[in-house]
Amino acid sequence: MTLAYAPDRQHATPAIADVMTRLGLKMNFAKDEEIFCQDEEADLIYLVVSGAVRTTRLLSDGRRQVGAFYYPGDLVGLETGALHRFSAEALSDAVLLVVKRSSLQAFAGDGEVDRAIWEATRRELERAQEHLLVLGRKTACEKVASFLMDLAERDAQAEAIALPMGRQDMADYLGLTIETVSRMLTQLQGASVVEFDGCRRFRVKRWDALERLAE
Amino acid sequence: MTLAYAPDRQHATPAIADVMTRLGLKMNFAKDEEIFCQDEEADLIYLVVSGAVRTTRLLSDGRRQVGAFYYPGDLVGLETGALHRFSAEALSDAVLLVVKRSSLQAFAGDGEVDRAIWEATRRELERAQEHLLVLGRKTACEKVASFLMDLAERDAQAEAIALPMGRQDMADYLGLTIETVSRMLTQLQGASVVEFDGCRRFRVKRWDALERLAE
DNA sequence: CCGTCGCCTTGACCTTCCTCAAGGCGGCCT
DNA sequence: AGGCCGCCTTGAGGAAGGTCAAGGCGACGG
Repeated sequence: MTLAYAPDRQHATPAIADVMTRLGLKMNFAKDEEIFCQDEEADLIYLVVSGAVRTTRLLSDGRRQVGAFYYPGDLVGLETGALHRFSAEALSDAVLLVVKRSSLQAFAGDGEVDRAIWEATRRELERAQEHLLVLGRKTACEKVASFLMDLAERDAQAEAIALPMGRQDMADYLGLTIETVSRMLTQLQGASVVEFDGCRRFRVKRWDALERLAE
Repeated sequence: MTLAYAPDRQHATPAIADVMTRLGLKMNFAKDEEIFCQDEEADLIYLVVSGAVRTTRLLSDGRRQVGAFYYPGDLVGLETGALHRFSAEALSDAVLLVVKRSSLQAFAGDGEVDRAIWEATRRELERAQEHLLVLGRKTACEKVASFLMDLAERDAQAEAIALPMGRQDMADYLGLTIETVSRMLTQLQGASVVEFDGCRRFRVKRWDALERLAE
């Protein structure tokens, strides 16, 4: 997977990527391995190099909310004050660069690093707010459609788009059950809006229809 | 209403409040008057002096999501890059102090103002993430209970707590309908968890039960 | 003091989504 | 290659919450 710079996304700016490459410790995580934990002290920042990451939050009875998914080039671990409010786990085997916040602070004089972190946090907030609208006011079908749209826009020119997460992760991201997600995917396929090739890979057949369904 | 400083809330730090008082323009808004608009350029920051504010986002067919409520001492207008992603309206007649972002930037050398804005944005993110969990994974009853809890914690020592918003605003904040909100309030009252004195004022009767219901 | 208007509550019914259960499909290991 | 296991899909039935409709209550103005 390439690490192309897409300024309108969560991507770290080159400044951060550069500093993290120099200062960062490269770490490997296995599928479903925990990267950091809810209520743990939050003094590390992570840059996804390969693989993908999800952040999750648990209710006492086991209900789970996925906060976001992160892909190569994304910064993880910003979503926080002193303590992490979410856990983070690897969606698949993943490589991350890890840096202490304080090390990055040492570059504070270099305003560019500061500004880059600020920008990333701001985008994180915007993403969360978009997510609020989806969770609060969209139907199951619209939720799934807008999820597929987001993924498809992420690499728009790609022929086939990979789903790096399983149905349970999608469901917990969208506030649905896996059965409902599955049914909606079947429905979207039946309407020839998307086409699946196996359960982890799809193509958008009718972009306009998908856009309309996503509201 | 007082403007007491509560550091664990959205409150502007004294530094910001001070600067805004010196530089800010005092503006009055009538109930339901628009403060800023979705997709409008976002170059102003607002400090609530009195009254209350809601931020909202509309879907094309009129469905509405309320992003957050803001009270005296809160900063509004941070939730954004170049353009506002939410509109903001006065919940009731309100007084706000308004400052240009660029004017605040002029105080950037004064790191304290910077840091205060950063802190406020960080808290805004945390609040949005808490909201995600509520919208995605809680039942109607839990949503309403946690909403009342939040309000009650905001002025914990108060005998009776005022609801500054109507049922429609609560519903659009929680991803419910007004009817469901109303039924859940009736239910919580029936269980002697809270007690309403009119529809805009309540007291918590059994704090532990409320906490448990809010999950 | 009475009437009107807006907001809130309540009830009956219906839709959407969840729950529970069974079966299919594909990947992986032996 | 065969079998096992995890994940996904599909179906039937049920529950939570939405919709539609009627009525109550309080604020405000005449």
